[in-house]
Amino acid sequence: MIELLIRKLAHSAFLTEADCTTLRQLNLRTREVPAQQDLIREDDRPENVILILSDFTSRYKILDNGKRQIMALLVPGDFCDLHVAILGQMDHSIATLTASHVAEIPRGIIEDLTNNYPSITRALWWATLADEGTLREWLVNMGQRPADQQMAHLFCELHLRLLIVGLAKPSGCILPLTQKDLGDVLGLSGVHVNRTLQDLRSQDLVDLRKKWLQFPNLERLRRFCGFSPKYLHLTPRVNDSSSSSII
Amino acid sequence: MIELLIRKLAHSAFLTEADCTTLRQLNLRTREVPAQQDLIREDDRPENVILILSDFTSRYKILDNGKRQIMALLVPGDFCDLHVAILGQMDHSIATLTASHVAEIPRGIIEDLTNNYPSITRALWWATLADEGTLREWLVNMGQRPADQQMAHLFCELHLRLLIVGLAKPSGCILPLTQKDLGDVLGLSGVHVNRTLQDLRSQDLVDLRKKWLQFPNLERLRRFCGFSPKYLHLTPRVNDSSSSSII
DNA sequence: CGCCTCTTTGAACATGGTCAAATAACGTGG
DNA sequence: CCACGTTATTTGACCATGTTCAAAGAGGCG
Repeated sequence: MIELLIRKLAHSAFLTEADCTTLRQLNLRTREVPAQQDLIREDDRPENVILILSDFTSRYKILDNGKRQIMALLVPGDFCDLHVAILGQMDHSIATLTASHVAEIPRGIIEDLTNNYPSITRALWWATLADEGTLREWLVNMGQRPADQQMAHLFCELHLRLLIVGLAKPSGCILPLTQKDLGDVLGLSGVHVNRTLQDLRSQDLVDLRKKWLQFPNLERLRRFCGFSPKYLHLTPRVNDSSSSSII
Repeated sequence: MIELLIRKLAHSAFLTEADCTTLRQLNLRTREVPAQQDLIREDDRPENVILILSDFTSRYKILDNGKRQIMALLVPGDFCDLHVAILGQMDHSIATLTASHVAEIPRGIIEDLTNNYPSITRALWWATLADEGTLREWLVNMGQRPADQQMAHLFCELHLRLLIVGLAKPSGCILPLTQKDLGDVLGLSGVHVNRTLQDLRSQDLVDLRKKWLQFPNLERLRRFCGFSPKYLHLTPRVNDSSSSSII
């Protein structure tokens, strides 16, 4: 299942064929984690690097007043904590939203990669810098877009990120979040998420049912929310008919 | 004025005495930039790395609807675009808010540093990862805190960041932003910023006048907004009586 | 002084939040 | 397959926070 990671890093424009082979030779210990379980807690100094293999995981913080803000959604192919070693300790927690499969990569392996494979190293840094770009876009989203566009924008982003790793169809993708979770992503109440979803459906922009997001007209949806994927810094791959055209 | 940068990187816990000497030997070309001027534009592929030496600079995006979101405030000692080389091109713009002094560091010098000075390299990566932590905290701030606490939290952060580089007093700091700018940082309208400031003043928490932020009672302000500086990842320096105690 | 920008104020409005209850969907054990 | 408890979704009514628009006042700077 390292293929997920390879598919993602392929979009960094740094990965060579040899790198792919190197990565395929890693043998990963996979484990399944139940829903709502912390993978990493604030103040931890994680020994291993965690790679998400299935389902969705969230970076979050909980405030004194009990409110939770989700600061990132991690999808398959994403790392939890690639570079915490430099920072020392986590300033937030990471938890599964649904039951998930993850791989634990000993930090030594990452260090070996970064010591001996410069292009893999650059690809890994690309991944964290692209995460930072995503974070900035989320801030724009929360600060300046009304709830319906904000939500549509999030959907467009997730759809594309899943498409990259081969986990979405052009017409839709999975979305295994409750409406409350979505609210904590968007900074909206659960109730308002519900109403906004109905609103989007009535405009025939998205249809979310049974954890499946369906886009009747992706182009219209993207125009509606002003989605432009530049901030994800994806380099279209050659030989990839499925996703390159849609970026 | 490289001292600013050194003071900041000293908090990364990576910088050695020798590193400081190395950095002091760089000779920087300084230039003054007028207010409201773009230093870097979206889609640029900057040749030089820009280091802020005075005043405040902003990362921002402007949406189709004309709204501007400021995604980061850069204070003296901060870099604009340290690692864009990996991403290829900018996904946002950077502009001065007031007239500022900046240094342009040729990318070659940075590459030389990262090739030959591992601890400086780690310190530079620490700086970008800490920026990412700040961005996450801003998201929490916008998503979950009411306007007054949100604004107070921003002030606490700026105060501490300026303290680190020796540009703030324990009781206050400069804040060279208009209320409209502040609104674009916080995702609030200029009018509401005005009212929130009055509210904070009436609670004797902060007093902003003539671009100077005064904190009658810093401890109370921090409690009010739940400020905890962990996300800035500052390692208290030894021999630094001015700021270490206040972190 | 005069111009320009920034701040301040008021009033009407819009968006989204809260609370509470009803309904629907889901998962488990029998 | 059904019955049950649990969790998630949906609805309504009311409330709070923040926005918009317009205009007046203050401050800065030539």
